[in-house]
Amino acid sequence: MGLTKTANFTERQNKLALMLKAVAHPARIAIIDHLLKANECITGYLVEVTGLSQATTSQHLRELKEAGLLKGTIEGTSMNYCIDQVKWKENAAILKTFFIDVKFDETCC
Amino acid sequence: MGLTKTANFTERQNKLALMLKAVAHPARIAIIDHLLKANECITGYLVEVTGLSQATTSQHLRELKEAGLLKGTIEGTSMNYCIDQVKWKENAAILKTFFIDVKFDETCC
DNA sequence: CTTGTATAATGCAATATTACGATTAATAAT
DNA sequence: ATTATTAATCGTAATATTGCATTATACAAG
Repeated sequence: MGLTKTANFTERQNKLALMLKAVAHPARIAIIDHLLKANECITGYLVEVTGLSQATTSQHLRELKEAGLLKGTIEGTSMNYCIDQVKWKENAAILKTFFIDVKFDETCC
Repeated sequence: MGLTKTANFTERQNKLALMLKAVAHPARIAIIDHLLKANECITGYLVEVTGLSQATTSQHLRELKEAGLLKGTIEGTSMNYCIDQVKWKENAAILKTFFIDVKFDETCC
């Protein structure tokens, strides 16, 4: 099997899971960390940041882009990546509701 | 080869990735959603919440517990789960720094 | 035209994840 | 004692992920 039963869950739950999954890898967090500091960066330098091969780094970038977290624009012969600020803020708002704006009014087990 | 190179990354990056990975599944989000509403819940009912088998649900609960997100206490013949409020708030603080307290001072690509 | 650089695409091997049925272990009820 | 209930674990199968080598493509610069 190994096949997540998305039909059992709400669209919100499935989408949130996909977004979190895209972030949930140390190499991809390292890429995001760097882009948050540097604002933008080309693939070649991000290969150095991850310490992984060009091919592997490229795949991580693709995953982040597919999840809508990054944008990339062609710059001469290079690809220039940066955070997609609009989508980032949308995701931040969702995470804020889910994770931070929680008040526990009872103690428990 | 299917083996994440944790040595390439900081402890913070690795830990954050592990925590996010634990949350990044719709069944586990559904479990957390329910526990945030209901405060506490036994395994049997969480099986209904996920719509998955008892065995699969039990594994998801174990993963959340190992990641420190849930606590479980034996209650008669049942297992009573709830959010680990202390760890939850720690994680929320980390996520707040990473995701929400970000200000983009420049536009980009 | 050739060489070097950057990215993309494909294929492979190792490992991880998802899910289930069957089993086990422990307690509760008859 | 036996049976039912509850939850965890084991074994298995299907699928996904991670990472690299290799190849392909495009565009500089020399």
